[in-house]
Amino acid sequence: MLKIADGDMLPDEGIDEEAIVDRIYEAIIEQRLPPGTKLSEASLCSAFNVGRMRVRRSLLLLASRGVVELQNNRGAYVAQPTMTQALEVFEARRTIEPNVARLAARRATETDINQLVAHLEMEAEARRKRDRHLAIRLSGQFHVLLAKVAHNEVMERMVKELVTRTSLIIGMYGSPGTSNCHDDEHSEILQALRNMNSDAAAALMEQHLRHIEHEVDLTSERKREVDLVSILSGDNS
Amino acid sequence: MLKIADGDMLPDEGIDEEAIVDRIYEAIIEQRLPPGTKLSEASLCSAFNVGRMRVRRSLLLLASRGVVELQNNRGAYVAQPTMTQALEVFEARRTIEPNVARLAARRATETDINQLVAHLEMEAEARRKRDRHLAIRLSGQFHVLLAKVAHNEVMERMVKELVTRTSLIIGMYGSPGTSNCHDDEHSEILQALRNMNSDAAAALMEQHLRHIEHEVDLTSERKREVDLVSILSGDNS
DNA sequence: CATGAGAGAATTGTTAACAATAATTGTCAA
DNA sequence: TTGACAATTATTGTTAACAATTCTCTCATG
Repeated sequence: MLKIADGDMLPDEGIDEEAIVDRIYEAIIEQRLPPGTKLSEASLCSAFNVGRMRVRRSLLLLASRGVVELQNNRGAYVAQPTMTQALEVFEARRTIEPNVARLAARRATETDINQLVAHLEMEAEARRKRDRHLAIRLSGQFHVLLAKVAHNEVMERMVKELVTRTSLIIGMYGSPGTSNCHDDEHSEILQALRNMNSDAAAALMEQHLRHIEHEVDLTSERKREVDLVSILSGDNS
Repeated sequence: MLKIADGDMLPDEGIDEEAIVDRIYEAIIEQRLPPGTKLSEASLCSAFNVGRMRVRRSLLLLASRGVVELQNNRGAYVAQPTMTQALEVFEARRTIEPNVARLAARRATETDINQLVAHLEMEAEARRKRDRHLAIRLSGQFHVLLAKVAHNEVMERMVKELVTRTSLIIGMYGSPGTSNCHDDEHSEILQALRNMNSDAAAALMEQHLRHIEHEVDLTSERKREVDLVSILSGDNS
């Protein structure tokens, strides 16, 4: 239970807490850890083969980034963004990421472009293979990759946090089928980078973010009700 | 030594780590903790009357925000931003804060305006009284206050981090006399808020940030050399 | 006089035990 | 059967001791 890390089951000890944070980030982005999931210390200890201290530090870091909520004496839970928080996250993304795209367009080297092309191919591949988890994760990582190309680690960290929180928002308010991104829009942005057209890159990014935003219905909390229903109907053993 | 908290020397126990983080933030903004200062666990424990755990958690939080650097087995030091990091911080501020100002102009209520007016008066007062520490802190807090008025806690946290790191940058690369902000530019921004002129607010903020940026000389690291000299000349007991 | 080795002190990292709080189960009475 | 209450269990929060590493000071040596 609580299988966060896939693969290597063996000599995983000695893992540092940044790696733990990243693994949990990924699991959340892939929506394998839905909002509200309890992250008990014991589970995480055995999942990562580390002591309680590491787990505790990791949870604190996750909480400081709004991805996990620490409740006093009650433990850590995957955050459940409120409507207000969701609006704030989207607003922050619209503020930051268009400029990230602009800077990326100005600074992308040949190598960067190739890397982005390879990434988009992986995205397409994942979608072809119907690997939804992977597709969602790669889709989110595209945005982080852009920040990397923009050569600004400060903003890269911010984008990483915002992308992760967006996954939580989609998990709560999105309809079941929605993926994080339209892939074709990623291609368009990449095309703008190729053309070194920074204004276009920024505009396309803003448009792209608005599309993501319009796929979630923040006005109603029906998602949470649906959860209740599914629990009640699916749990009768 | 390491007098971070002023005032209340007595029953300060029970302080939670967010308060510790804020106190250190303030001390850094006021430039009472210059870049490179060692923050030993023992000092902080006695400074705040808390156990080692709290201090450790606080330092981790500060490190995750780029304000403190944790060196393995060697302890925590107030961060010394490199030239590259400084450029990134400024770039992030130019990305985020103009839009923060724009949103603030749209959303400021009468109460908000009054609060900002009061804040500017405190700034002027501090400058009149030649209270440099207070003046610097209030000057930085103006930017955070704007984010609060914009009603976006996500961006507020980002601005807080960026303002603090800017203080470090000024401490390292600024000439001794430079304060963080020109006060009159704050007034101009406030005037734009009053007029509900969001475009003007954004433009003024961008201009303001460029001015701050131009007051530090990132091309040379002379500041660090000065530090070295002062250390060598002042330490011969 | 400078340099390096080494012992001791100080500081940080980790573990484990203990205390405090919350969740769960079981019991009893209405 | 249901609801409240008590005892047990599980989980989190805290403290203290221990281990490991780094720092500092001394002293011998080139």
